[in-house]
Amino acid sequence: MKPSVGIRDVAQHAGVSNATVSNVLNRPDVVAPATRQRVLAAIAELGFVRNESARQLRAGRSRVIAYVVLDAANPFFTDVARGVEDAAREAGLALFLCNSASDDGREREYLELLHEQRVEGILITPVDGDSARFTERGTPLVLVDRASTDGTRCSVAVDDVLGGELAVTHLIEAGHTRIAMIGGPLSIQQVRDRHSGALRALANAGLPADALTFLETKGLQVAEGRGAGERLVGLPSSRRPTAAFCANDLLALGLLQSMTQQGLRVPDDLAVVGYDDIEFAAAAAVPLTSVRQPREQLGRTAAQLLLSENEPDHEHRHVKFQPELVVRASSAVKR
Amino acid sequence: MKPSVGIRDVAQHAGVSNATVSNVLNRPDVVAPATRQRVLAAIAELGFVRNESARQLRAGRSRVIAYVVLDAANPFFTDVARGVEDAAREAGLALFLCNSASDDGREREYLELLHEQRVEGILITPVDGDSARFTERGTPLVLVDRASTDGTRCSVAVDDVLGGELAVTHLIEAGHTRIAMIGGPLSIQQVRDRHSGALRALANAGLPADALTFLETKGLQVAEGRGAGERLVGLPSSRRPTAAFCANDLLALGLLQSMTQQGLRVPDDLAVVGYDDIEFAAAAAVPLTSVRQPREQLGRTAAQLLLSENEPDHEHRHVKFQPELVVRASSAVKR
DNA sequence: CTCAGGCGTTAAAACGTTTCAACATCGAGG
DNA sequence: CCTCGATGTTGAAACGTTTTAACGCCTGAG
Repeated sequence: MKPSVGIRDVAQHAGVSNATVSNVLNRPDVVAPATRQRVLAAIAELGFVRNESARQLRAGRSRVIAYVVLDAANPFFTDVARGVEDAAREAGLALFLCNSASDDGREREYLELLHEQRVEGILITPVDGDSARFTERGTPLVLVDRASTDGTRCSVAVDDVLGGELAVTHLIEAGHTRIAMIGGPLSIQQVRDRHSGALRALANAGLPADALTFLETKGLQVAEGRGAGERLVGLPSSRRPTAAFCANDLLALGLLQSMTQQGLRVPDDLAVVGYDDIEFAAAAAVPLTSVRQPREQLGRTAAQLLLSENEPDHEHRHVKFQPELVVRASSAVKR
Repeated sequence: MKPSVGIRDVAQHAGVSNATVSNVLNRPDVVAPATRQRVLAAIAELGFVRNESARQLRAGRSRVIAYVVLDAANPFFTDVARGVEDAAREAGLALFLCNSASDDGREREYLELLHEQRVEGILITPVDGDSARFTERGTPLVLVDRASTDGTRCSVAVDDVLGGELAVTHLIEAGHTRIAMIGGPLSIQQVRDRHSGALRALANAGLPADALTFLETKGLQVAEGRGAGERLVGLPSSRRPTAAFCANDLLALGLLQSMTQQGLRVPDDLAVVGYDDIEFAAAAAVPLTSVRQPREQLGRTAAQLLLSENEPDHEHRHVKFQPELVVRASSAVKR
């Protein structure tokens, strides 16, 4: 490891003061072209790399925002992240992605670290609904895909209750009267909201609440969907639902696999509706009906809100988008 | 924004020196229990958050490694990242994910920033084959999914030439003699290697090199696969390939969609083989034959190599894994 | 010839930690 | 009673930047 060449070494090597080197780095226009060249040459020659810690310590600014996602392997979040990144780089900021993997502890650790790093701002899709745990620590923080209950911070969300309602109303209209909802854990706000929406759909249609069987899963990954599929098929056929609403597309894809594997047909034996409308939903074995969310826009808006946090007259806003049902083969009407 | 409470404020509030506060933070065992409690109380009361910049500046250590991925939306890379993160947290380090999105400029910016941040180490799947551009800058760096040509750094890779060979040999054995390879841009090393492998397979089988039609794409996303599908179908049927080997699964899924949409059947009208064997490959409209890579292990190994970089007697290693063909319906033998 | 003002450069003071040698305090062993 | 070691605590010096006010120099106007 090199003996760490600093700004003073560069200065000495170029025969100027360290302040001049700093100026070359930060306000190149203020220093005379000849001097600038000399300094740049010295920088190149010594292989100087500016120490961001020192810079940040003195300047007080960081050039980074972070997005803590619930599951980096879920394309939904990477799409949101794309929106975030686009907005961030327009503002000259870099984006660091952190994966909480739906784990409480990891989330806490990342938040702690990010606060300590004094990043310019934090975006987070929290594991837990209880957003009160993010005590104010001086770093702007915006909730993504989750409405802030109290008014203490900005949030960007999609109406998940409506989304659940759209999905289940669609299934009811297709003639289903025994419907499963698959998702979990219930500690995740989105799952609860989509469930509420499903119940509301039943109520609207005058169906009893027990027309909906809730199958709770431990997570929202494909494997959990497969597991749920087995549980579903294990039910006595008199009680077995004829349609399933999954809390996200990963579950739905897993469910689909499980059905095929057990020799059942979708949508004939079981209609399936997913949530998020990730790109892979349309490419699935049976193209998946799904509830689409404005993913990139969600991220972009969240980032913009975050960036507006340190405007003098900022007041917290809560943006809520509308979801949209995309009907495909997996829920085609029986005939 | 708070007037930024520092370690000295805490010290004063607890009636101790700042050195003691620092000790409470870093070596809690060395300070008397009573004092420790008092300091912790002060920390809680004032809402003190340690300034990582200052800490890092003084201590010289960071607690973070970063992984610069080629495409965060590609499940292959998030799976690799999972392996990386597992290994990193075992070593007490956090992982920041950066997305170069196959863009030269972004990649350079992130690398620059990470060097300046003095992260503990950098993992990268580079956009460009020419790894010489990563001039040594004092931060350990290992290449992921890309062999290092010179011996100047560690790398972890999978034998892409072999992978291409496996895929195309499989197609040849299934009776295909006009095969397309879809992928690009050719600036990406993996694409070139998989192509070489494909050519080798032809040679092994005694087929002429023009049995392989190379369709270059601008990227490796699903949309590019759809585009390639249209180009493929646009070919005069006498020359149209009966099988396609895609440089990754995203392309293959796009191709699949495009075929269905144009009323062609897979594998009857076109057999398809993908690469990576991402989770969605098995759930596709036609379950996808694919070349599987040890994704998590790739990441885990890369992280371990990175961590070993600052051992005194470190010498650079190049680990190469073997890919494996997974046959599914998309390439079923014609009968 | 003098002087105001612009321009380029600089010395020195922060920024908030960690670390190290030195310093009290105290109980035990001689 | 003195010494010694152990135990806790502390003052002050880094770490490598950015920033500010001041400085010297030069030019052109008076």
